Amino acid sequence: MPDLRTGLQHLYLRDEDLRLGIELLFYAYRDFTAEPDRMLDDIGLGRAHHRAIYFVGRYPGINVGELLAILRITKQSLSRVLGELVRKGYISQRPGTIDRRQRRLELTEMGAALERKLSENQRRRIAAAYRAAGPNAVEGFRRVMLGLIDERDRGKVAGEPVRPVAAATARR
Amino acid sequence: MPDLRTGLQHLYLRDEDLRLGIELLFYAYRDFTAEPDRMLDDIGLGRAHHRAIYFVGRYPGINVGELLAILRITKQSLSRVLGELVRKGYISQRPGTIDRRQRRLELTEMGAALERKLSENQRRRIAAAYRAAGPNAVEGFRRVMLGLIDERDRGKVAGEPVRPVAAATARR
DNA sequence: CATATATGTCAACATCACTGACGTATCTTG
DNA sequence: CAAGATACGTCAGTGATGTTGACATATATG
Repeated sequence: MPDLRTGLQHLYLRDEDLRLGIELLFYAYRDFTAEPDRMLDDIGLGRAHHRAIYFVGRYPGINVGELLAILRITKQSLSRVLGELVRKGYISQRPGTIDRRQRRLELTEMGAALERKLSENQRRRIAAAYRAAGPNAVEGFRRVMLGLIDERDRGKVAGEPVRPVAAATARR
Repeated sequence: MPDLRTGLQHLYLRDEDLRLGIELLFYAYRDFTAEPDRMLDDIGLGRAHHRAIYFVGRYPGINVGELLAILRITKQSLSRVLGELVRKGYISQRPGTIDRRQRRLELTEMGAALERKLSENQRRRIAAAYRAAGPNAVEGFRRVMLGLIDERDRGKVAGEPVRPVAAATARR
């Protein structure tokens, strides 16, 4: 426990640390998304499409509700985005086998190609940052980032499947 | 397909690492902005206003061009946001003393209060993540995040002033 | 059968960004 | 000083992404 009396300097530095954290998140996210955004713009898509494509690629067979829970947007917003992606041939769908109300989503070949192209850019950026920072720093990065995420979603990032049942079902 | 088991596995893990990085950034940014967004919504402002208020608070006396360079949006977009903030009394402006074409921006008392309220939330989240991860992890977090940022802006985050002259002038 | 759930759709709207064109005040330089 | 560059503003139009609210349909479940 920090001694509150000790002081101003300690407190000041701490505030600086937090401010730095805020700015790191702003600048990193700004630069992390800038290049994919530009590529997407060239083919008439936006960041929202990227996110949908990414998570459909990540969880093949994911349904709309699960995707909504990840993206935290309204179904109306997602519906527009998914509709465009299906219409343009990036995403295919078929009814769930167990629950036929569900739309199970998958990337088409074209969708997978786009996903690779977009995330390759981001992977490269991350790889460069990881290499420059070293393995120790990477572990720290992970720990802090996980702590920033709402508790209920930490499992998702840490490798837990979106839908327990699907873990066994999904081809990989 | 696994010819060289070790090689493939290594490659697989590495890809996993990068994928994790992508997702950490998505989820962390999503959750980092959600609560301030809600507060802003209550007073009819949005995330863009938050960013402007934040950086005006960070660099009192900053001018429009410098703010544009940080935010990387068009002057038309920023103009709208700044105009609203000035009209609503969160930001004050006065011509630069050296170059009178410039608008030097500062937070009003009201603006500073709002800034504190919004960033307090984010500071708390960061503080919690830092505490949970430990000082070593924090250093790693910083190193990786810095590496994600475009090289030309790393200095800004690392404490370099936006405008060398202002460093001496700015109160604080 | 009744109800809940998964998803979709229509409509209206706000925010935040963009491009392009043009205007004005002020600084800088030949 | 005249001419051009710079800092900033504004008008107009557009698009992407999000929202709320209301209602529809198919399917699952008790």
